[in-house]
Amino acid sequence: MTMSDRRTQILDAAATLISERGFTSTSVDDVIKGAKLSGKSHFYHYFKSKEELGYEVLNRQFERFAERGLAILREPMIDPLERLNLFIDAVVALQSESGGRRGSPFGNLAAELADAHEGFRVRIEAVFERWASQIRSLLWEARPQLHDDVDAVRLSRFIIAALEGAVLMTRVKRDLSVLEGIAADLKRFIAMHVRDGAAIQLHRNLE
Amino acid sequence: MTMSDRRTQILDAAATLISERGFTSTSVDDVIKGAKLSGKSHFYHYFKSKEELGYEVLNRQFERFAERGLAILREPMIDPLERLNLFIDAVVALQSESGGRRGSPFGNLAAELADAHEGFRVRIEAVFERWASQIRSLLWEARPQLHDDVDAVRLSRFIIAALEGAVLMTRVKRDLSVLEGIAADLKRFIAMHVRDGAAIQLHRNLE
DNA sequence: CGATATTAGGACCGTATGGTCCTATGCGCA
DNA sequence: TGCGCATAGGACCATACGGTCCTAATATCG
Repeated sequence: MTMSDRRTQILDAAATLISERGFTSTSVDDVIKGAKLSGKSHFYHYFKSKEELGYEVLNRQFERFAERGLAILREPMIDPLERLNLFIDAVVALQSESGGRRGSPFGNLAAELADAHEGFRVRIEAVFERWASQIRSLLWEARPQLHDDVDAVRLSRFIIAALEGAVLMTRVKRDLSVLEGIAADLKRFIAMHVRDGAAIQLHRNLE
Repeated sequence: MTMSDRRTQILDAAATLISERGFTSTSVDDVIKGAKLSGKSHFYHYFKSKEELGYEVLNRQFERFAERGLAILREPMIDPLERLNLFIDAVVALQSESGGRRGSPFGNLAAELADAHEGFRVRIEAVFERWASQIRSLLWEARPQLHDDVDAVRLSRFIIAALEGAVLMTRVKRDLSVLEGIAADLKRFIAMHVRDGAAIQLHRNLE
């Protein structure tokens, strides 16, 4: 097994544990058990500290999210606003994969560490910014279909906040339909920004 | 100093620490220092465990929120939809008191403990439910001004999710204007549910 | 006064934490 | 053959954790 295979194995185990119990409550020993390593030194052979492990897990979670979620926002053959709806569906789908239990990996870490750990805060901020910028690009692309006064920065933040809040509530209530309902409402909110006459069939789909 | 004074003192210190660093990262010794107690036994004279302390802190945070935030939803002399807007303003104001750093005490605990600690999860769920039910009552009261197809359960959840998500993002970005922008958008979303012709002056205020 | 409860303070315990160090075994590659 | 690296595994460390126990001083109140 190569160096990077082992690292991947450790990162996967850590990602699962962290998304289940949080970063603070996940011990290095837990990760070692999860990744079936022989001992502490084996772990520290691959990562110089638990903190660095956390950073890399965050990066991997974002890359996974970028591939399986954000990528939809860039599909060139689909109408931009339709893509936005598909993206929201994808967030719901990703959440339902874990039975609605595990939350957004970013929201979790954000709530846990934003105030307590500046290193994580900065990295999570960067994640949200990259996410927001993808939505802003899409809104720019959809500009002809949108009202003139649509503020892409604000709208992109609203979409992210609504989704993160929805994921949080879904975890607390252990009920995926919470997320589904909020996702549907969010689509209606976005449709509200569509210029009269544009994308009428889209609008009708949501009613 | 009476028994309950001391308890209050401890609860206040614990509330501050927990909202700053989370429950897991707040040790009993930290609370003892914060409340200027003489030692561990002094603390355990008032609370049987750290867990119980956490539960009581959560209760107090909710009561405080109920007094300073939710109470607005029940003001009898103000138009219900106006009250909803005032409530949203109040959430922004409460957040800005801590310089936008400390998040919603419920959202924090929810993200940290919902998956890991069933006792907290249930209590946080109850908090959200009480919050949602207040909004539902208000929406019921505002029924004549709203479209017939407004789903009060769904809309109340959306409002809470948007606010919780907004508070989370605000903490991560350390920028209160994030919350302000989302709050404004949320008001527009609510206004979207208002029946044509009703509450026109309200609608115009938001533009 | 004496009795009772609160306050104070420290010693202590078992367990877990992140992290270091050391030794020994395999295994591929020059 | 021998060098170097991945694997394995354990001992160990300082610190911190939640929690218990014990004793002594101080108030309160009959």
